[in-house]
Amino acid sequence: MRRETYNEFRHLCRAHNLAVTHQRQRIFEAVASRPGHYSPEEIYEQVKQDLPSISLATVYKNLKTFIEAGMLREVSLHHGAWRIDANLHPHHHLVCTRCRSILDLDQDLLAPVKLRGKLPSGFKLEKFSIEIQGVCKACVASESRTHN
Amino acid sequence: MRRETYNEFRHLCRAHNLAVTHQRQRIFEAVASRPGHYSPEEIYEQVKQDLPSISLATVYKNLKTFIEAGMLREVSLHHGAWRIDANLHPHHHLVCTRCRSILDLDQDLLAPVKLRGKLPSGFKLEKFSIEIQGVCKACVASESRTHN
DNA sequence: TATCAGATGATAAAGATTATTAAACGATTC
DNA sequence: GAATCGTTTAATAATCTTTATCATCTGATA
Repeated sequence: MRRETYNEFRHLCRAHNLAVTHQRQRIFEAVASRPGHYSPEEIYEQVKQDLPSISLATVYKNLKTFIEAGMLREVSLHHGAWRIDANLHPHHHLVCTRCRSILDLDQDLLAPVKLRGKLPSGFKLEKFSIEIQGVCKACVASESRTHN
Repeated sequence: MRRETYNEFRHLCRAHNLAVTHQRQRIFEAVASRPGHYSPEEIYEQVKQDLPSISLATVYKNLKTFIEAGMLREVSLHHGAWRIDANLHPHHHLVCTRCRSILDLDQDLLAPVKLRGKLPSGFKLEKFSIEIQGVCKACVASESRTHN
């Protein structure tokens, strides 16, 4: 890990009350120092080259910890629940970032997406899918209840 | 199942060379006749009320069959692969509908989303997430190779 | 109604994620 | 630098989701 990255990591941990451990350093580095989006298994394999005794569970736990802290993010909110859509008409989805519930929303509610530049060559565009992320009514209510 | 829905279902099956079975009728009905987005488990529980001997594997298999045929869709392309995003700068994702690979794309490539109406009351908007769906270069190549 | 390809149900297997717990470690204090 | 305390880790089991296998059954067609 580069010196600056290392210090940055230490500060991030301090800011979120996380102990700075070798394992966490390597896990964070394995994700943040490379482009692309990796799975826990891939990250585990990468880190294991430096720390052969690390456990896959440690990778999972710390990825979750980092995500909670906002140091990393999930690519998509929909991992973990395969859900079926019977609505074949064009529509958008309203997704709760807390409970991950999904509501349909008519397509007309949003203006069409406009492309400003060129997509990578060779990519055959099929459609734009817009997801409206936020906190649903129920979660807003339960959170305000908790905090008062 | 309403008569028209039943006939519609038969025609859909014919069009895709699928045998019309009791199980398929009930599975399709369980998804298509209700609003909302269900998991295979939920659909299984629903269908079991009518067909107590149905197997969960049958539900899975037929949901996949229906999706392949285009009779149903997946809410999201990201189920089954938890992926980590270390890019905290605003960006979009380019997603291949075949191999499900993901590429980052700078935010500036798309004009900001414009809301035309009102969101459901109580929903606290956090952000719009745009996904650009299509076929990546590699998959375009492999498909044209297959079809020639 | 007899035939047969395809569909189903039961079950095992595989894969992904989470929970548990004793031992080890990092941070703080002295 | 050693002692202490709370957190983190590794190992493993448990859980949950999805897929594979295969013998049996059923829908479609003749």
